Parts: sequence; structure tokens; C-alpha cells
Amino acid sequence: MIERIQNLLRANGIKPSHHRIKVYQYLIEKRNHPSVDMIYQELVRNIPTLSKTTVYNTLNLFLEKGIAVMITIDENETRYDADTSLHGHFRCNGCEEIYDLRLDTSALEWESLDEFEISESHLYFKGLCPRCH
Amino acid sequence: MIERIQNLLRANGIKPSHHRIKVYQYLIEKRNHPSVDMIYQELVRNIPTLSKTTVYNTLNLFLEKGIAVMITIDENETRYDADTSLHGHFRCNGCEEIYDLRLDTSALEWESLDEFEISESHLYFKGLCPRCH
DNA sequence: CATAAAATTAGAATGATTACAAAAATGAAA
DNA sequence: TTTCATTTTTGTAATCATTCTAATTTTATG
Repeated sequence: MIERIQNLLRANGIKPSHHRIKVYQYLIEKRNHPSVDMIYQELVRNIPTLSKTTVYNTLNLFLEKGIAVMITIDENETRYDADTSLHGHFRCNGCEEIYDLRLDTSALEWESLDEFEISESHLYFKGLCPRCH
Repeated sequence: MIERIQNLLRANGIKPSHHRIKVYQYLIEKRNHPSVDMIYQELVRNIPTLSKTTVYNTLNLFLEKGIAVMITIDENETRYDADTSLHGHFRCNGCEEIYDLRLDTSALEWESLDEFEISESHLYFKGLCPRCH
């Protein structure tokens, strides 16, 4: 597992330090679209010297190298996702859970965007999830 | 014009004060998806006593009453739009312009969302616009 | 005019994020 | 192993958008 992460990081031009591996592992194991603080609070339990700045630095590096994406579904905290494939999100206003929305990518090939060069696509909804509805 | 705005505000349960009318007028005339600061800088030229807090209060009231929506396409500043119809946005990484994307709303009726009650939909892209491309 | 309610203001507080410079860890060469 | 340069990490301070709060001004009403 760790080794697979190391290879993935290296393949994307990221030196696989212990902290970086742990942050990436958190993202792919929890799949919970965490904020910086959520990652920090979890990891600091095992890495007492961890600095929140390191989590910021690491995530910004992941974004830059394209192995994670930023989600702006929460107005005051950035969320992160290691699933960089084209998909949407749903944030429940009741339980605050963020769901992944697998979607027919053909629906996202818009007509009038011919001349536009798209580098990022963001799609999300808010409302109530089945459990809270 | 002013009168039409007054009626619209009143119809949505908002007392049409001078400041509120001006903020709303800015939104519908400029159609530029402004930040709070952009609105403030423009209006303060004619209303020297204007406070930025008032712009914040006013926009939050508009959101609450449903006559404007928040756009999170800019990572560090919230943008606003008085067009509350379902449409997307495109932010050019070159000129920073935010374009409206009229889109086939049928494409946004996703399959697996049956049990979810949607109250907000957000769709945006980033990249290069035709001029900057 | 008087008075209560609502709107506006200014400044302080909050909180997420970034900047920065020092300290620690890493890795290669001798 | 030791040295030395490079990279990573750290802690603190700075930044900046937004909200809070309490005072002031404006508005509407009797």
C-alpha cells in the first residue's frame, strides 16, 4: 500500500516523504473530501510534531502536480479530493456529508464551449440527502 | 428602472432602501459576477459614507431571499450573480473574465439523484477563453 | 414631534490561508 | 562516517475576506 503510494508520488514528480505519503493515504482511504484541518487532526495523533503548514504545503503540491483537486463546496474551508476524474459532488445541508456523484460524462460535453480550452470542471449540488430528507 | 427594482425587492420581502437598490442595480446592469469589493469600490464613489459591511449585509440578504446566488469560482473572494436561473460559468485563467454558460438544462437532470432534494446547483469551468487561447 | 424599529456604520474579532525564516531531515560525494 | 548542499518541515507572524457588535443614523408611524 505504502509502496504503491510512493510510486504514484514519484511518478508525478513528488518526492515521497513520510508526511506526503500519510496525507495522500488519508485522502484515498477516507475518501471523505476533507478540509486541511480534518487531515491535520487525524495525522497529528501519530505525528505529534506535524505542522498544519505542512498539510497546506503538501496539498498545494498535490494540486500543482495534478494528483488531487480542490472542491469549493464548503464556503469557508477548502476541501480536497484525490479522485481527479470528472465527477460531481453533493453536500447535504442536514448531515453535512459530501457525496460523490458519478455522472455520465457525455452530459458534460457542452455545445457552446468549442473555442474555450477547459482545464478544470466543477459540478456540485446542495440540498438534503436521502437520509435527511 | 429604479422603480422596477423597488418592486422586485418588495416582492421578495426586502425593504428597498437606497443602498439595496444600488447594489441590486449594479448586479443586473454590470452582469460581471462581482466580488463585494468590486461593488463597494464602484458605489462608494457616489455614496461616500458607504460601508463595506453594508454591501456584505445586503448581498447576504439577497441570497437569503433568493434574488441572487453565490459563485465560488474564485478561490479567495465570493462572487455574486443576480441571475438565479440554472446556468454555468467559465473563468478564464488568462484575462480572469467570468463568462455565463447558457446550457441545456436537461443535461443537468441527473439519473442517480432521485432521492436527493436539490436546492442549489453549481457548475463552472476554468481554462482559457477564445481570446486568450 | 416623539418614538420605536430597521438600516447603516466603524472598528474589532475571527478564521482560513500564506509568507517567511529557522531548524531538521535527506542524500550524495569524499 | 563526515561533510555539505538541497529539500522538507516547522512555528510564528502576516494577510485578507468575512462576520460580529455596539453605536449611530435613518425611516416609518402615531
